[in-house]
Amino acid sequence: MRVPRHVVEARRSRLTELLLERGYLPISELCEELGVSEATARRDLSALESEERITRTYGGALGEFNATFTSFRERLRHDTEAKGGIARAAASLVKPGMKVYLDAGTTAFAIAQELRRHLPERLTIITNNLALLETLGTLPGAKTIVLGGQLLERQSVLLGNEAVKAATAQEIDLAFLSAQGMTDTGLWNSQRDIIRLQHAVMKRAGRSCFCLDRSKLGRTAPEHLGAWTRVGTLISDLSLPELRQAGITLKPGTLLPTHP
Amino acid sequence: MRVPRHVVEARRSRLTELLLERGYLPISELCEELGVSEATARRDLSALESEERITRTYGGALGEFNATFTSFRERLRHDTEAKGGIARAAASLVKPGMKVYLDAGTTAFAIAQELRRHLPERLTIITNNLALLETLGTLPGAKTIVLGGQLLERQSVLLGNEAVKAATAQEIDLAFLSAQGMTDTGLWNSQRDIIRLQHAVMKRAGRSCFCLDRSKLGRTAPEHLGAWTRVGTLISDLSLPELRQAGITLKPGTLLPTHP
DNA sequence: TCATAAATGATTGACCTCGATCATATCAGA
DNA sequence: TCTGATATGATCGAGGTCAATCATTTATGA
Repeated sequence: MRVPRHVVEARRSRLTELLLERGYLPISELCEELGVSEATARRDLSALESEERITRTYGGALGEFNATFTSFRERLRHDTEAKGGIARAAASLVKPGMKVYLDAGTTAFAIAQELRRHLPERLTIITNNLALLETLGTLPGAKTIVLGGQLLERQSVLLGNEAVKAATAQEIDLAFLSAQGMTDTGLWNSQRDIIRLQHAVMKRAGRSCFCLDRSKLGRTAPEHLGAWTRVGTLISDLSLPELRQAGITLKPGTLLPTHP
Repeated sequence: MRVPRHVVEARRSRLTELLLERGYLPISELCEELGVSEATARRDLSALESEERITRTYGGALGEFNATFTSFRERLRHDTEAKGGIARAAASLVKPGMKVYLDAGTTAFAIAQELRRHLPERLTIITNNLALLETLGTLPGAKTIVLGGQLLERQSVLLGNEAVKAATAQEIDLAFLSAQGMTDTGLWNSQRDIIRLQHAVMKRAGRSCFCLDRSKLGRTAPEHLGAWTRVGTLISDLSLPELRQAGITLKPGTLLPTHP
């Protein structure tokens, strides 16, 4: 029996809401909850999946409450080799008792995962990156401080005046920062608010490590983050000759190569 | 071929890590990733499930990346009737353009879900409750501000000096607060840090609404939150006579009954 | 009003998942 | 060293899931 269009839409919204609330539901429960046959439930799932509003699994479906966060995982999975090497190098700098800042971006995610594997004692982690919290929330013996701020839609980062103000009140031993591009004139990032926060963090940090893989070489972005003189340490899978070829000359000891 | 115990343990840790990273994995990918047969993968899954470290689904498994957050959903699902009524009453107070504070607790979660359904324009939502972000992050046209602070293990709340300081810098029209218990002497909550933050919020808020369902009546908690004179509005499924019977007398207009 | 398009539920067959069972290999403890 | 316990992979049957198809009903729009 055909049913009006708006009813279909309403049921599908309800389905996504349900999945958003419950995380995962098997087909059988979906049918019961929506009061439709299995066939219709499947049809709804296909439709919503093709709109990328949910994720189907064999036997059920997942809500994209991940949508905010999994995009991260997705991106992370792309160039894991480089990111992993950078993360291992970064983690090797972290010593017991340190206060470490992790900023936005997938590299920070990789570093957090690496720290989860080899966790120094009495660590304090400061971040504005919500995607890390799932990873960091369960670290035993570590303290996690989140800088406040405004939640960016579609991102999982907190930014704005609140974040900058909160950052200036922190003590940081070691800051891991990232950028969207690097050229001979320095580093580039996409948003002014991100850069403002990064500047505030750099001012408070004993050591600022920028983590950029080779895909960033030669690229620019709308906003200039700073000249190379402001970079204390660069962690990258690039070599000094490669950097020099791009017109980038670093002070000796600035480049930290990635770990295997 | 039998394999040493520590190898089994290592593989199972890796499995939980994988699920934590990827959210969901079907059996087939797990086998490939771990290099074991389907049978062994299933055995690992059963073992991990009985330890409650993962959630199995038909055809795969979910990491407890929910662990931090789903416990919320779990708790929320318990007394939804009362919570839903409270949430609807609370949401009815929210008008376009308001700055609304939501604090920790499952009631705030219910309110956020209600706001998602009926979203006033140009809303600003201020919270220290991370469990809400999945819900609030995708609200179109709303602005979400997160108070910074220290991440509480096993909780999804930010607390501490940072949070209090951030709260005193906010303007709030309407604050929805909760408590663990209510008696004739006032409201009670579990932790001093939570209460400190609530006091800071109440000081900045034009109107403070406490949301407590009937299960809280007569219960106390380690810390005293405040006397009834500090309560601007009480949203509850309790009636005035029921409250009076427990020795609680409210100024007229203080009690807002739940909505059906 | 009528014809068309669309939504639904039932059915079917192919494929998949799951747990149980069994033989085998190897770890762990006596 | 020897023996029992245990991890593993293969196999199998029961039952579940899925997409496709079909008949039926009803919204939609001309």
